Amino acid sequence: MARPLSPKLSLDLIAEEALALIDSGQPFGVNALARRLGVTPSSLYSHVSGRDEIVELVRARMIPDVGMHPDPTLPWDEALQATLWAQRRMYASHPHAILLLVELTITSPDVVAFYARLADLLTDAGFPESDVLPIIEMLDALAIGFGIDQASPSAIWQTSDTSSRFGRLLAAAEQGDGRSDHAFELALSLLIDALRRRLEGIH
Amino acid sequence: MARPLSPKLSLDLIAEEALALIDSGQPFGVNALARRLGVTPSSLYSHVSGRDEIVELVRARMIPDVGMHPDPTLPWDEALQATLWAQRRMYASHPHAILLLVELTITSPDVVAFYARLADLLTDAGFPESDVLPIIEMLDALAIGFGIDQASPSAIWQTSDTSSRFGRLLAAAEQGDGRSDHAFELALSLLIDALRRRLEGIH
DNA sequence: ACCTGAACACCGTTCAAGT
DNA sequence: ACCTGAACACCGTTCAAGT
Repeated sequence: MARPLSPKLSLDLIAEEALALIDSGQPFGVNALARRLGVTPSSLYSHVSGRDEIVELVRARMIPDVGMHPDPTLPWDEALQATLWAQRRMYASHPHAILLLVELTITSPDVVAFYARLADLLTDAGFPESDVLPIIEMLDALAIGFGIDQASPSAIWQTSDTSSRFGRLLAAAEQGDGRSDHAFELALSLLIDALRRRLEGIH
Repeated sequence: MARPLSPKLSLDLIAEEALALIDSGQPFGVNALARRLGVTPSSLYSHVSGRDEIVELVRARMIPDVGMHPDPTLPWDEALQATLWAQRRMYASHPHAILLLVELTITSPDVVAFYARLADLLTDAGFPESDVLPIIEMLDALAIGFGIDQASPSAIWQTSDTSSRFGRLLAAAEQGDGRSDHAFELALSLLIDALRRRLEGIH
């Protein structure tokens, strides 16, 4: 029972099951993945160079979700807003993926293509070349920061202190997705507003 | 040679050496830390409940750095800017710490106190109560996002494509700290500007 | 080409034993 | 109270062997 007549594994299968494992909330690992695939851990190394490549496969599989790519027919600010919300929905669907993705350099062409479209959007909107990359990095930082916020245990801050202003704020605050969504909405409207003003200042 | 006359370990020593290990760039772990301390891994469990508590000790040790706490004598926008830059400098000094910190709930009273001061700053500035926590979360997301940006390998995006606009932007971009600092500066000025405008709109 | 099974050098944690 | 050393159930990866 060494080599089967038809392969038991494929890159697609590996990526799919890896994402399923991640979404299940159990810790991601080569061994756990192999177990799910009904295969020995070492079998995976016939298809993949190791753990990192599996994570890259997962990243590539997450991106093509609906609505990620900016719509070029929309005004830049609306297109930007829609894209960032789509990105947020993506991270929301796979909250446990983000910490895995964040420590690897992005190599998937699909993902690079996404950022390239974002760059085109900003350039076409009229932002100077020197602004484009910093803005993208800023948006990326925000998306990652909020993505992690969503992945974190529901309470970021844990305190029994209800006497201070902050303690009372925490006690009165929304919990879970609502809290995080609210903050994201505020951040997005503030930033796009600021970008709009910056663009007006230029022209 | 079981129990020594004077203890070989202490919480302070553990935290100090843990941070040193993290800053060295080597992967953080209980075993590696014990090796550095000249001690058996199991010895650590006489002082600490496990890996997570060690990470919390590190967090508490990182915060009291100079300039972190907002200065109440300054105008709110200047105090906010100074605090966020201080926070950024902190993450810059310990780039490898952030991914460890990010997955644990904050329990250290010192750290909670820092966020409490931030809440006071915003309330005193005149922001409505319902704004304060979302704004703090937004700032936190930004700090974390940029912190991770700094911890990442110098190139976030890796592409050989120099024909597209994005490819050329990447090729022409600053490298390393300068790139990240530039984006952070832009983000901060945009956000504080937007906050200032929001405050004016309220009063 | 593709899988298995044994092996390797690691993890984090527990626990009896020693002083 | 505080450390050691052995043990446990895990990691990710390599490699010879099998078809």
